[in-house]
Amino acid sequence: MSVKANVFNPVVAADRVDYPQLEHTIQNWWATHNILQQYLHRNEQSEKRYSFLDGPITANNPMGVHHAWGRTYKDLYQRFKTMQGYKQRYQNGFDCQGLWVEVNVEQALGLKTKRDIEDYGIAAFVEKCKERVFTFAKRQTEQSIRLGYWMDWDNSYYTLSDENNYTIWSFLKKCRERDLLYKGHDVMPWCPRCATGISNMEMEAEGYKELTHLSLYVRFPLLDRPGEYLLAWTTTPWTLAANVAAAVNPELTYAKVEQDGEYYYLVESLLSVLKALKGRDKGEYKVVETLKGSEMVGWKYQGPFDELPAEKGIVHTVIPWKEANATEGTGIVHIAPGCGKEDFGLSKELGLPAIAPVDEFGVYKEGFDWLTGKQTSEVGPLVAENLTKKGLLYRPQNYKHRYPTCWRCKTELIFRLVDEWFISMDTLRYEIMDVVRQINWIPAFGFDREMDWLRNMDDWMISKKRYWGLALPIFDCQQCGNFEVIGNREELQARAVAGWEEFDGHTPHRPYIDGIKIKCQKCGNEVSRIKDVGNPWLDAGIVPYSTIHYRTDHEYWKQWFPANFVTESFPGQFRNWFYSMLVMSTVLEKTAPFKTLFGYATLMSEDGTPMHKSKGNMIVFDEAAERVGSDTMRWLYANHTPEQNLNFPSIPTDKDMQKSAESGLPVRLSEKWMLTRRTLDKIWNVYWFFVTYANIDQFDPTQHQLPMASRSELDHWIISELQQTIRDVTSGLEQYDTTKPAEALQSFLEDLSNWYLRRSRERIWKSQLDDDKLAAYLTLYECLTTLLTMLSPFMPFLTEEIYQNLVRSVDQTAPQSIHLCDWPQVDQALINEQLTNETHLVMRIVGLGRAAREKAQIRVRQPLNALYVHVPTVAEEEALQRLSDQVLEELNIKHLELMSADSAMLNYTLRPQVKILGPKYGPLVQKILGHLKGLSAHEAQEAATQLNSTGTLTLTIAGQEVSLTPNEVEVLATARPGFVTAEERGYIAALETTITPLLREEGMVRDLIHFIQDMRKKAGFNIEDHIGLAIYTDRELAQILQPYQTEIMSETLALNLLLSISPRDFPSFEEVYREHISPESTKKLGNYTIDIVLGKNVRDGKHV
RNA sequence: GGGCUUUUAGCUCAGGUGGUUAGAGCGCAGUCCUGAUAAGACUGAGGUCCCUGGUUCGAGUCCAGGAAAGCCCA
Repeated sequence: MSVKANVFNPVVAADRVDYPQLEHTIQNWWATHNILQQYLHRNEQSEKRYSFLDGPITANNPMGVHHAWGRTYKDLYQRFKTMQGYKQRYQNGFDCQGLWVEVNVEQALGLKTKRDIEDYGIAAFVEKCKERVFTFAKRQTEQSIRLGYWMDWDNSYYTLSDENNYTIWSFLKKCRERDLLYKGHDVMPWCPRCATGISNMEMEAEGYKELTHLSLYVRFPLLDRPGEYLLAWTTTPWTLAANVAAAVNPELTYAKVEQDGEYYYLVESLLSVLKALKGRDKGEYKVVETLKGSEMVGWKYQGPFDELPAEKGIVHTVIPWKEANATEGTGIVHIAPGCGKEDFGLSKELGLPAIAPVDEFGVYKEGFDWLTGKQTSEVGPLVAENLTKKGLLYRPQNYKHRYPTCWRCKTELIFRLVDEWFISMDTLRYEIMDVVRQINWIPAFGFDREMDWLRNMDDWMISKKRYWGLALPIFDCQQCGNFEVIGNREELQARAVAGWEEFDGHTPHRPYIDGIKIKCQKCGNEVSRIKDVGNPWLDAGIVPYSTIHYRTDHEYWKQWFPANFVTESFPGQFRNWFYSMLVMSTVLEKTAPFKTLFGYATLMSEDGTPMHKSKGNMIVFDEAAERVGSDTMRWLYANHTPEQNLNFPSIPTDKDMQKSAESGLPVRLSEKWMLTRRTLDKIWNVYWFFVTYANIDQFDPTQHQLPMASRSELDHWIISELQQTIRDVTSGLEQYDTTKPAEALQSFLEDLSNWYLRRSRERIWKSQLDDDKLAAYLTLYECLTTLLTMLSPFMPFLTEEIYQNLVRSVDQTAPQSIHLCDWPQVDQALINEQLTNETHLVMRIVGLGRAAREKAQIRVRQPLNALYVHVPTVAEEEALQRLSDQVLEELNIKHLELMSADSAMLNYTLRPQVKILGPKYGPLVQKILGHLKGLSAHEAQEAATQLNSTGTLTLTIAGQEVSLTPNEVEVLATARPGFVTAEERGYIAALETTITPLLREEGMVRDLIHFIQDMRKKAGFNIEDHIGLAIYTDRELAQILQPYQTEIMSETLALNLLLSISPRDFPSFEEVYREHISPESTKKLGNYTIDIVLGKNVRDGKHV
């Protein structure tokens, strides 16, 4: 045999593939060949545009595996659209500004308070924030590239950019013009550590914690009723110093209760609290009177801290409040308008004074005597002590409840009266709702969630009393109360009367912008910018405008706006990114900023619990990529139902990695990962198979062509399946679904490897490269390469690796990378549904045949004479006859016989078609069903025969004559007992189980061949190696084997065969491997004893 | 308290417009096949489709009420 170069590079077996390693190799190859740049520009001249808008990733930490989930979708759809020829922008975004960055920088610098920051210097601090953002943007870019995420990385947008900030300015100016912007006094959730308000949007679920606080039952002495008290309850003792009123529900019934000679008022339905609180110091109680809450309204009482200067002149009254409930506490609610949201609302309604007791750090201000200078968080017990001294404490009680904490630093929030800036939602919310209706929400319930949020959204607080963020362009005149909004840099310059020189040359950030003063248009006073920075969701919300030059190149903007597609994890984003984009786009253009929104759920750890850095179950992206591989991870994501949480399987441990390094084998993955990895392995196996045999045959796909007409039915079938797969994958992806396409691809792969390849083995195994073998190679090649093309957006690395070997190595005119290929087009003409059905019929009958063999306990290697088959329709009989070869080969049976309708092997039963009978007979249908069910086996057989022969079955049901047609009642064949059969809904396979001596011999020969094949492998021969073979046995078996010598030799690639009954006969080859088979060994050949010897064959003095 | 989601096999999940034998994968048990070997095929066991009522000839599917879990908001 002459030694020719291989057509393809030889391929290692699937279990030797180190995917992460392979991914690195591909990555480098892409880099050296500039593939990404070619990809980004390949559709530059295209008329078709696809506008993807990336939700900016917070550039504050390295990426986790949860980011990889979203980025897989982002990459996949953009790749899909690229292959379809759409021009795109491929712009990635980084979210840069905001408190989260500040918090991390503070930690890094060891700063604890805002005062520390100011001492450190705002300019230096802001610089550090910028540095941090750029550091992590770089890191995240590297990580994304490792995922195979292809973006125009040099063109990423940063929300800290001047353009982004100034576009927000123009938005705010428009808000001002529409009178949507106002300075509000409101009670806000407030973080005393960060010294800033927390907007509603930021009160994340994670922010709520199960906490235990000291709650107090306090008695308020009634002024005109000596010895009588209101019994009020609070979970925030620190707010008692700001009490101005007590609220009762006017609708509810309250009770006056006598206890230890004193009288308490509380809601009747909560008298149980007295019982629960009855301790050593409290006696029995009894109700002396009941009254409506409304009757108590207007009563005056002595406040708990009337001695404090801040409380001076406050008249404490009982007020009505419908929301006062009787589910916990006492039904009497302590009201401190400076410390609670509802309280503040009531105070506005009823004209009550509001006392704001604490400063921005949660420390009591002047006027609170001994409390002044103390933290709200530390005063609980002190207040209790003080009240006890004054005789006002009824009882303390520890109370567990969900309490909000700061979403960044976890400090418990307080509620505090502040000045902040708001965008009014009064009318805007309805405009936004109209915009929401224009959007395609996937999943559909996203629409409901967004609408719900919009209905309930309070005015949007956009200011933050911090340092690193958008400089709100609001100039609030302290003299006349007028405020103005500056819409851009030029306007600022024009209006500036001071500070421009210091600012010029800097980005629009603090502190340089703080020095600018403008002249108030109303009163001429010099006005400074408010010190606040903007809510960071403004930064992200503007990107549908700022990233495509809304202000500077309106034509360009129009070409790319609105985005076709955005996607993010939806928990949270309905009130964050989605919301802020909707608000801003509604104000700016009254239109939707994107057409389709695709949301996915949350990534959890393997056991379904949330991943947290602190819990130690967080999986960093890089480790997952290096241990299981990016392609595998991506395939996991693509297969998962997006609206459901994804439990990310645990990755191999350090120990696993070490073991793998020691053994030199790829690391073993867990069961759960293997579920995903198996698909990649299977692709590899098919690839391996093709390359191995194509090399043996020197098959070069570019050198051959064969029209479909000259190919086999099997070829037609798999090509038809391929076309259907293209159709299904394409339409699935077009609807932003990855799961159905992934399933379709997988199922095609199953068909290809489990049936097509299996059935084609014989064709490829033949020695000569005839048309049939060519057809098999060409068909397999076409299927494999098309499958790879479709898989390339899912698993960009693996598909590239295979493409390079399979396509590029033989065709230098093909696109340089699989990612520069076109998306495959469906060829309708090649779809043959009939063939699909027929092939499935063959598979089904083969399955039944195997089942029958199993029942008979006859393994497939033992040939049998006949299989009797029954199928329900004539068309299927015809098809089966045509395709019988496939069935017989698979089952190792010599003849296939169809069982006719009157076969002695068959029985019949009736199967009513309810879907047809129901509409026709209505209520009678249940009676007909009952009747048919009630028939005995014999009666059923009779009825079936009648229906078969006459075409109708006439019954009398409830005195009514009913004629049923074969359409309405299907006659189903079943197997008669006594044959070895398997059946399934009218399909029956029966086995002739007689094993003649000849069949037994044939079975033994097949066993023998199988043993020799096994030995070849053990001896280390290559698939195409020829061997020498010697068999030593007794006379009887030798005689049996005699006629099969040629078959044995050709099946085992033996160049010669020594069949001998004498161990003294020596073979002409050099012995390599030997096995002894006897009734005692694990391998058995009947009762015979046999020695098999394999050797390297020597001919003409050289090894062949 | 309100909104959204989920509840189907041991586990993870499929089950257009209602149709009488509810599926898949994994796991389990057993068998087969194999030069794809961490693969593949077959068979089997395993279900009160969360509960209750209703609509209907017929409900896993539609309606109402309820329960549990998750998320969001008060």
